[in-house]
Amino acid sequence: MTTARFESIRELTLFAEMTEESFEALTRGAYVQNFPPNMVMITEGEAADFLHIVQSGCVELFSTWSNRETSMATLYENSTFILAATMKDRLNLMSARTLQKSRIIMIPSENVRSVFKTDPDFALAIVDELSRCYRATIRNMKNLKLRTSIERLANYILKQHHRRGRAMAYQLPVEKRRLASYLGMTPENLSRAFNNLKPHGVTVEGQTITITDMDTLVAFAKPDELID
Amino acid sequence: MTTARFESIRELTLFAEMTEESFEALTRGAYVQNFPPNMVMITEGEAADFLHIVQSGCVELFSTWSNRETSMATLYENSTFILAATMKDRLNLMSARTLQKSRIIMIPSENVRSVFKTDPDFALAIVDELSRCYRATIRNMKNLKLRTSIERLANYILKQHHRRGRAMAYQLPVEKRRLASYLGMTPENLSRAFNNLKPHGVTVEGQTITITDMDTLVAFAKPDELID
DNA sequence: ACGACTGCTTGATAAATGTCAAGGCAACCC
DNA sequence: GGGTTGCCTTGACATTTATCAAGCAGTCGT
Repeated sequence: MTTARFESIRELTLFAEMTEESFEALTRGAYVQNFPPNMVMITEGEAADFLHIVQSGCVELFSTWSNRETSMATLYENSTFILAATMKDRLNLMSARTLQKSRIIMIPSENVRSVFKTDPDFALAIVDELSRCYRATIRNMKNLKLRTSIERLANYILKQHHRRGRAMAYQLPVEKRRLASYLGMTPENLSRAFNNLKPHGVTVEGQTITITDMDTLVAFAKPDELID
Repeated sequence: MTTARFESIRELTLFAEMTEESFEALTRGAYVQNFPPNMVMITEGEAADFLHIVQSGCVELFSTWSNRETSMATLYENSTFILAATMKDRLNLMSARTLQKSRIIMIPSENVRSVFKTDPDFALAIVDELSRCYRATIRNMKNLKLRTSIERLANYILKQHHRRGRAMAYQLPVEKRRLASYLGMTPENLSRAFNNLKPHGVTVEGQTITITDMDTLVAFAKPDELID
């Protein structure tokens, strides 16, 4: 008997290869929860009791220190989060809030750890996911340390362009102030950065980004497969 | 028959729990290599053919882009590196160079991946190490995005203080220019940051850091268990 | 429709950080 | 010893980024 509620995640790479038995053990005690927009689901410093998976909607990971806040990542459907803290049974280093109405699957961390020990295919999938997230963070860090804010924005625009099937015009997926925070700058600075990119082949109107001169933009952004 | 050359790493948490059989399979084809100081062992973009372990000495991970370079981490004995790229069989995202004469153990990535599948205890240890490194990088990123350069320096000084058994005076473990790069600033800026910290309870002379007023320093640095 | 609100933009200004050039100091080498 | 080298520091200055304040435009709710 399969828990139908979780069928939607069964085909994620994280769960695809595991046995039916393992999958059932994993989802025992798991549940699905609907959150309204702008709801803080996880606060940094709390124990990581559940592995979270975004089934639908959109989640932002962020961190705070001394009255400052920064956006660490934005997650869309089928993303997992809190995996490292779950595996090590440690405190969450980041908080999480919904950006839209979202449906989240929560799997008890205890289950993840115990199935990890018994199902080698699942273990492999976990390591894969963990490595992927780790490497993404390293890339992010290189981006931050090696580039100016305008260069980061230029490369962000290029990356989104690729994610949208190379569309020359598209909508920003997040509010500009969150994008600013993600890119490590203030909203004011992001506004000016967009202006600075005009001569490099980008125009903005509201949420719409239009790449007017791809060659110029690429020449300026210098995208790199080891960062982007 | 145990390969005596690798006995020194046998007790690392990464290998401590695995069976003798697994350990032998792992170290088959592995080797130890001595490097002189300032030797680039790994260049970003290359395939990750070996998991590396620092047996003695000191290694810096760094990255470059567009004629800029930044220090990502400094590793001392018993540290592993290139684990994520090893597990996923991907390209290295960072380069590595020795800072001192160093002895490095290199284990074929293929071995790591195959033993991972057969030895659950080793698998657990790998995930542990991976999570640890991942979380360290998240902390690093929070440090960079949430703090000014002077705050980062202040917290660095506190962290080193703890690592040295709470000594009120100690030697910096790396050259200042590398520290500057690690902290995300220029050497000139680091010099000024040290001067700025004087009224906050820190004096510097050459490589020697002295904490003259711990309370003031802590009040300024505001160390945080979710970052430091 | 109206006002209140929110998010974005702009300008003026300040603060943080980087760049360039020069000099100091210690280690090292002939 | 004297020169050379490498690293650090300092000062003057430029650039980048943040802050503060104001205003604008779209959205929402009544």
